[in-house]
Amino acid sequence: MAGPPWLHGRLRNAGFRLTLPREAILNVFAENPKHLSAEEVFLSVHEKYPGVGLATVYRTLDLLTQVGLVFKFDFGDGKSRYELASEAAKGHHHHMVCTRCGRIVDYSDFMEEEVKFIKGLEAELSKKHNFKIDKHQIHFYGLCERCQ
Amino acid sequence: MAGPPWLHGRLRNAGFRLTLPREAILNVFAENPKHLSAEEVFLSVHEKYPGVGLATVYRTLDLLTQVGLVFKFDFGDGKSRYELASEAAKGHHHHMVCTRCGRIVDYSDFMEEEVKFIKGLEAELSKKHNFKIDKHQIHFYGLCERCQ
DNA sequence: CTGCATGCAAACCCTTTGCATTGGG
DNA sequence: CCCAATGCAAAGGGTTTGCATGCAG
Repeated sequence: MAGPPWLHGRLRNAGFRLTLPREAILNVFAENPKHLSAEEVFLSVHEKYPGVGLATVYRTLDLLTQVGLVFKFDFGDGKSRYELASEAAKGHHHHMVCTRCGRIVDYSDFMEEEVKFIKGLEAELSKKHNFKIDKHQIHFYGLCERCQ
Repeated sequence: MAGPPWLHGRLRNAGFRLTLPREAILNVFAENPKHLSAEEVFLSVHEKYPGVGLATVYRTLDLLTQVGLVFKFDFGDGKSRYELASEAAKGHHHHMVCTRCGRIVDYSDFMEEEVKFIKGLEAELSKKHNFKIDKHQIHFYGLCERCQ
């Protein structure tokens, strides 16, 4: 496996080893960069590397989240979702969750105004409540086109 | 138990029975109207009514959520939180979650601008993506005053 | 070589469900 | 009276952990 150099550096710098499961998991995100559940990642990795266990997937997802390579989301359906941080940063977007079928629709419209607004809010809240904010999540819930 | 009349009507109208566990659970929220976990509700109810089981608490919380008497939140720590809808409506607020100690800080500052902004965003997103939005959640994550 | 990382399975935690019993309307 | 609602315990689903083994550095 080639292994993207940015990953190489990022992990090494943080004092972690570059292993096959870790590369495999990152590659899954690179191929399908959208809010994946741990099980989806596991199944995907499993196709090429049946030897990789589910526990390792969880441990790696946690590691990658801590290192900042992926973001972790919780849409309230009982399972966590993960997404490449670089992807999220490149095409910054938020999510709308269908409360009937569970489909997650991304949107990136109005992000400029939204980010501007949220940043301002963050600054004011941080100051007023002495709370060091480092991330936010905005989710909309409702019915998607198909379920209405 | 007295039992608030508004609850009485609300449940009856929806075709549900007014039972002791249901009143007891609503009373817990009335006394402590802040994002409670199912277990916290259970323990609270248990003090006065040891006969009420955890399963009933879950079933009731689900019922109350469906009827619209309480809101359900998920802050990503693995357990759902519930809050009186009337309370939330009266003193509309959002939450900041401490990623170290799990403390949840409410804020109600800037709500007017925030709600206005979000409503506008909802309207545009609904139209553009044909997604019928009926609720949103905005959470900020970071370090609370004590944990910094 | 050294010890971090892994695989496997068991443990965990929160939540849901099956079923006999209770009690509200 | 009848059926919704309950209590209890067992099952379920996602995630974490203990421990012996394996492999990156």
